[in-house]
Amino acid sequence: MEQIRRAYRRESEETRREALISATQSLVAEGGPEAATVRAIAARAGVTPGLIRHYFSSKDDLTRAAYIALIDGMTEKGAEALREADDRPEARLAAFIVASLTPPVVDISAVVLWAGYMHKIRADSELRGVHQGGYLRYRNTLQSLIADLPREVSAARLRRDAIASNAMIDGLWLEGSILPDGFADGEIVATGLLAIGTIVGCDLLSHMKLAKPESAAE
Amino acid sequence: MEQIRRAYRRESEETRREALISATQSLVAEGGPEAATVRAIAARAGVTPGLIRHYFSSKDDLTRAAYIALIDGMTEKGAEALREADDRPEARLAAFIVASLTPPVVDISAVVLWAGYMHKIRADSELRGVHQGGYLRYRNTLQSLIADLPREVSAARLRRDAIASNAMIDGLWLEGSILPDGFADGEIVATGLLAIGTIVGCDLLSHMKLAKPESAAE
DNA sequence: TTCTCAATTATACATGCGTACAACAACGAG
DNA sequence: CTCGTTGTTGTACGCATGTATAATTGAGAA
Repeated sequence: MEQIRRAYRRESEETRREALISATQSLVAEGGPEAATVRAIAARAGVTPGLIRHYFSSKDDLTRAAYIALIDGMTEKGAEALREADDRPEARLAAFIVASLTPPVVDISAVVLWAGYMHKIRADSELRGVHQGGYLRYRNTLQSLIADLPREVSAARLRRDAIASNAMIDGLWLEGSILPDGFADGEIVATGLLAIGTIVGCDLLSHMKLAKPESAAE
Repeated sequence: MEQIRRAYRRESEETRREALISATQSLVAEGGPEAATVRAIAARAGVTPGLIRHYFSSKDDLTRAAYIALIDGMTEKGAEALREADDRPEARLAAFIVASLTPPVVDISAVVLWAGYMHKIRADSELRGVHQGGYLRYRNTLQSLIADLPREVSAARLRRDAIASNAMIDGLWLEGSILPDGFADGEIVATGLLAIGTIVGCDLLSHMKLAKPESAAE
């Protein structure tokens, strides 16, 4: 009997690493950390299990890369929204909040993926650093957006407002993702804009632009 | 060679179930879901692995029981604080918030434990029901506390304030637990009281009582 | 075309997992 | 004191996991 080997193509290191990281993330998002086995990851990435160890020194190494990619992606989402926003301070803050409180950020898979790495943040000091860096970067962006608002406040008040606004976004992100049926359309976004607006003393709701222009085409 | 069996004591069903659930929770809290194997759980509970299947039909059954116990415990913490609080509305709301934003609720192990069950909430409809029930119970408590405040607002505003306050507590719970070194002592609690106070239009900070009377003895 | 090298596959291995079940012994009933 | 119930132990089984490594083969270099 003939031993036939499966055909394959050689790909660049970048392509393969991205495919493996993406496969890991989607598996964790769908079935939790235990679903992301080397065999399942390889199958989803379209390669055989052995290849993982050619690009990552261990499964743990791949896991770490996948977490770093997740944090980078989440950070990027808000920055993207800011680039497209106009230059009125209220509108910029509102756009940032809207981007953080609508899909694909608000999504049960995103929360499951994020939660799946939770215990590794505690055990692995490098991942803890990545988490902390991502959190502080996000909060600092938020703080500078708040600082640009037309009002005069102390540094302590500014810090407090940024922490509170960040917490409000995180909490609404969780609840809106995990319990999507519990809220009316747009209720999460509206609640976030209203609450953060109250905290920082500005009307953000009227500065809200529709997040997805293409949704008007329905 | 003699085959010696390890000595043991017979215990009540309740004792054993509680021990196994508690062992499961602490293992998940420390090392994530993958650390909670039947062998590890049995060892921590002081029994042999076989006994698990005598009290739970499967490991999944035990996992489910552990999650339900977690949700019940978290719900209970706030109710306990309310029983000890005095009867001024602002003080009651403040006490509830303080209890939710101080240890042992704010704790990295609690977050890791909670996050460890995240993906099961999605896959298991019974657990989803438990989660939803726990969340709504908590938010309704919060809403009735807010409703008792000396102010007149619409039902829609009341609901919105409750959702926002809940999100604020959740977000601060996460951040204070995961990044304890990032905040000064009491900063999380003070931020929560101040922000929720602003949202509902009351001064909660001045109604705050020290959470732990025994901490004054240091 | 032929050669060369490393990207990729395929196979094997030790370990740990959840489960099943028969044997044992603690302890209350009589 | 003896017996019977059943809580508890110990062992075994099949399977999946992460890892190691030899064998192949795609694709650019000469």
